[in-house]
Parts: sequence; structure tokens; C-alpha cells
Amino acid sequence: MRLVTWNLNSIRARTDKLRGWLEAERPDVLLLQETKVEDAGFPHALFTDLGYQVVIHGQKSYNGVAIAALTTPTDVTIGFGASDAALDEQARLIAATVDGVRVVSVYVPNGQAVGTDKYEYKLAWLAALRRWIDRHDRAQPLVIGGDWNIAPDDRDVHDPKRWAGKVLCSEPERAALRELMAWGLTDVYRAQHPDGRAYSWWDYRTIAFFKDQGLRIDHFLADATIAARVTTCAIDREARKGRDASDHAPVSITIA
DNA sequence: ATGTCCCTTCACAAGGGA
Repeated sequence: MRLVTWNLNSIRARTDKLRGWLEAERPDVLLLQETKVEDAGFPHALFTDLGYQVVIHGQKSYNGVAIAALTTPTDVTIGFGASDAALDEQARLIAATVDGVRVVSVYVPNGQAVGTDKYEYKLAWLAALRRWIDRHDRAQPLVIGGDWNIAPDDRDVHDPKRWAGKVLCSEPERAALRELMAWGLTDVYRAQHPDGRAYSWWDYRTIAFFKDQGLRIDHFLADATIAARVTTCAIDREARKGRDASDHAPVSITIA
């Protein structure tokens, strides 16, 4: 079973690129972030034409997440619900069961800059995600993929000195991620590649991809059951190339 | 490195977000 997570930075702007990639790769499950479209405008045919079923949680202009799968996603939930419904006004979380595995697509808030309101919102959102995971039944295998907007440690940063303390790398964000993982989740890429220096995002603004000035902020976090069965984790750098590319590359895992 | 890309609207230029 192969799962891929990809922040598209607009599914409508990425339609042709995504179709070509999907035809060539055909993962069993595709987790999407930043679809940037209301549900009524979602391009369903892009998926159904290729045999995928897709469940979506979108909004106008920003955010938006989805899960596409070759088998039927069941028990779909959107947002945190329960006591954290106040943090559900932005479309950043969707979950479904696929082939017995609880699969989650997350788009963690970017946080803009340390000390801003958006940064505080990011930390609050991550705390809510931890509470949401606490409600998950440990009997069901769990994998959470998405754009976490956090580089877990300095191995995940092209220039740790330049990024020290900045948003995406600051200690409170990293601590929030560790708090989440303390539930019993493994960063699949890092487990597979202890010394790996692969990145998943390169800023458009600094022409960063050309210089490979990237950060690894897109992750699969898996529970012990799934983590033990992972055989590969790769970042598809090729998909970041070209003028019509998202600023994120797809991240892929294979589960035996 | 204030350099790009995508979205939206009191829309064809400018602001917000990343």
C-alpha cells in the first residue's frame, strides 16, 4: 500500500500537473493540502477519471484538504469537532478509513512569523490536534500525513543558522510537534533516513529550489503498527520542477 | 535576498497569504 501527501498550492492551478503525475504514479492513497477551493468547485473528475474516490473539506481561497483513494474511504470526519470546534473555521483536517487504516490529511497553520497572532493560532491548533489524536482508538492503525509547517530539527533545514528561531523552525513549534509524537507517532522519513537531507518545500520568493535551499516540513507520522511495516519513504523532488509546480514536493511511503 | 505564485475583489491593480 503506497500513500502520498502533497501540498498542491491550489488544485485548480495544478490540474494538469496533478493529472499527469497521478497517471504515472497511481498511489493507493493521496492526501492533499491547500486545495484552495470550495467544495462546490472541486474538480472531482480529475480523480474519478482515474478510478479514485475522493473526500474533501474545502473553503474559499485558502486551506482545503482532501483524501483520494483507489478503494472507498469510509467513516469520513472533518475538523476537530467536540471541544475544539472553535478551531474548525479553517479547513485543515480530514480523516477517513481506507483498507482498515485510519488516514488523516492535515494542513497545519503556517504561523507567518514568531510572535504574531497567526503564530499563536498555529500553536493552539497543534494543541487541539494533540487532543484530537488522544481520542483516537489505539486499536486502529493510524497514519497522519500533510504539510506540518514545522522542520523537526536542524537536519531538516538547509541553513540552520539562518533559520534559527524563525517560524517553521522555532523551539515552541518543534516542542508542539514532539508533544504530538509523544502519543506514539514516528516521523517515517527520519526513521528510514537518519542522516537524510531531503527537503519537501522550497520558497518561491527566494528562488530557493534552484539553490536547493529547502526545508522538510511535509511529513508522514505513523503509529507503531504502521511504522513497523513501512518499507520506503521518498520525496519526489522531480515534481517540484518546472514553472507550473507547487512549492511543495510529494512525500511517499510504502507499507508492507 | 522586498526575488514568486496564487487567491480575491468596491476587479484589469493591489492586497493578503504563504
